[in-house]
Amino acid sequence: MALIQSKTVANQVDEILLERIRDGNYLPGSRMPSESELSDELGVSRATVRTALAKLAANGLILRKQGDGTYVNARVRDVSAHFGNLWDLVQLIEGNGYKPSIRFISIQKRPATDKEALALALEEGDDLICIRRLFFADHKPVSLADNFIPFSLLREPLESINGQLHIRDIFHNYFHQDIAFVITDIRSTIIGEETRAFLGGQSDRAILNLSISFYGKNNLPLAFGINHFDDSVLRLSLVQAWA
Amino acid sequence: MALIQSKTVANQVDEILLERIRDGNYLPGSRMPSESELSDELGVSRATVRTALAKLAANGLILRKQGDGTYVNARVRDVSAHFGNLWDLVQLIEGNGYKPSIRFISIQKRPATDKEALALALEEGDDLICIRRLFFADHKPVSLADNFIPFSLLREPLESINGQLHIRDIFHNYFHQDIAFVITDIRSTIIGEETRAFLGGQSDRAILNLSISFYGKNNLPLAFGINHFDDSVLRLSLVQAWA
DNA sequence: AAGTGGTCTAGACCACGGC
DNA sequence: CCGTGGTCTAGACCACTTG
Repeated sequence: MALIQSKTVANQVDEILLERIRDGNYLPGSRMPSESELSDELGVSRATVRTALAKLAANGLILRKQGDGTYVNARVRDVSAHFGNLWDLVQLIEGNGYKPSIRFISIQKRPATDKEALALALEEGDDLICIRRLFFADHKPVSLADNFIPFSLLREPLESINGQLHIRDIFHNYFHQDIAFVITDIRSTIIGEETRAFLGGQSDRAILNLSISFYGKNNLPLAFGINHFDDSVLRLSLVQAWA
Repeated sequence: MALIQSKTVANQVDEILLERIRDGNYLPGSRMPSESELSDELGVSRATVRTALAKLAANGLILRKQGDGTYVNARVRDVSAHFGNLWDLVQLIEGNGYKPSIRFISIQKRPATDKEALALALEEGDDLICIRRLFFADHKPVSLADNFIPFSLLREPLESINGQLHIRDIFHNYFHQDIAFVITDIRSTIIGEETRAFLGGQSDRAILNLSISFYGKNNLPLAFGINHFDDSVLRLSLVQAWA
């Protein structure tokens, strides 16, 4: 098969199908080729085709009907996020149809408060790296993101950190750690004065508050993040297949 | 193997493993038996074991390490929801450690407004069924849930509807339809007077607002729901494995 | 009846981690 | 090195929908 070497075969199949959907080779609402046909055409086993299709179905991009066929979901155009990229603000902003950009506000080292020490399994007073960034959608500020990481985990010079990167890549590049899972708390709050200084707008309005704990494979907390999220500009919209 | 007949083999394996984790047969943080061992013990193929394990891993209940083993995630105790049951308020309330109950407020038939007609692909003025329910956590009101369903889809007497059921079951039992996928919008709002009459509390506080569109296999909208959600009582907390 | 997706099996090879 | 999970294959049977 004509697949460039990269990732797994199933992921490559997934990308091919995604491309065909985006390019309109498979039109919204229409029936896609059957699993056997795809299996033959791409020269992979039916099981591999199925794992790729399963991923698309889980994200709501296709609908599968036993005894009938697989259909492209026509309704997913106006959805900004899928379960799984809830924390990828750049993708979220793009999904809403805006041009994303990031302003690096500050990075500093300071001792952890007792609350922070507890959340990150540190001793009170251990050093913390605090990264503050502001996300823009078409030059309009939409999210203030703070991330707190134990200083002891840092493996590269503090100054070398590139504030434009995704947290995943920041961790990979400068901390030599990979994130295994996250726990996200979604809350609704009245915007605070500090946040309003960055996001602007009325003083008594409600904003979304995403508190995210990042954990490594060893089950230890790697970082803690808070996203103050202006949902008057950005829609947090999720698709998911029904269990 | 000693499996009662129900669902698929993979789901049965999934339930067995879940039970062993909950019962403490597999302790938090400890290593579980390998895939081959489980495969031998339960008398199913390794592939089947893997699909069950994949589900647990996706929900963050276990951590898988290539070349090492599978570990029970010790940190998932205090998580109230998983991706996939975000709309199951009863489960959410239980996950927060409260006893859930539902008060049926009202059910009525009325013509759809233009906005509602658009969302549900109806003609303006077509009849709508409006179901209003109030969810309690230990007798404390935590969520006001409105659901709007086209009257034309109803297949059973309006009066026979059991307001204690999950939306999934209401659809299955009284509308003879199954939900294929949902699109959820998460918003933050100041509590309205009407909602506050049910949920109580201060007048200027922020609450979560989950707008949910339900779609069928045919890609047509089946229903629209709005959950006004008091996040001062109930934590909306999600685990997910990192992609 | 034919074709679809849904499930399951048995076996293979690989990449990785710990010993 | 060995055992682990990660990936893939080929083939089978089933449940379902459609003509």
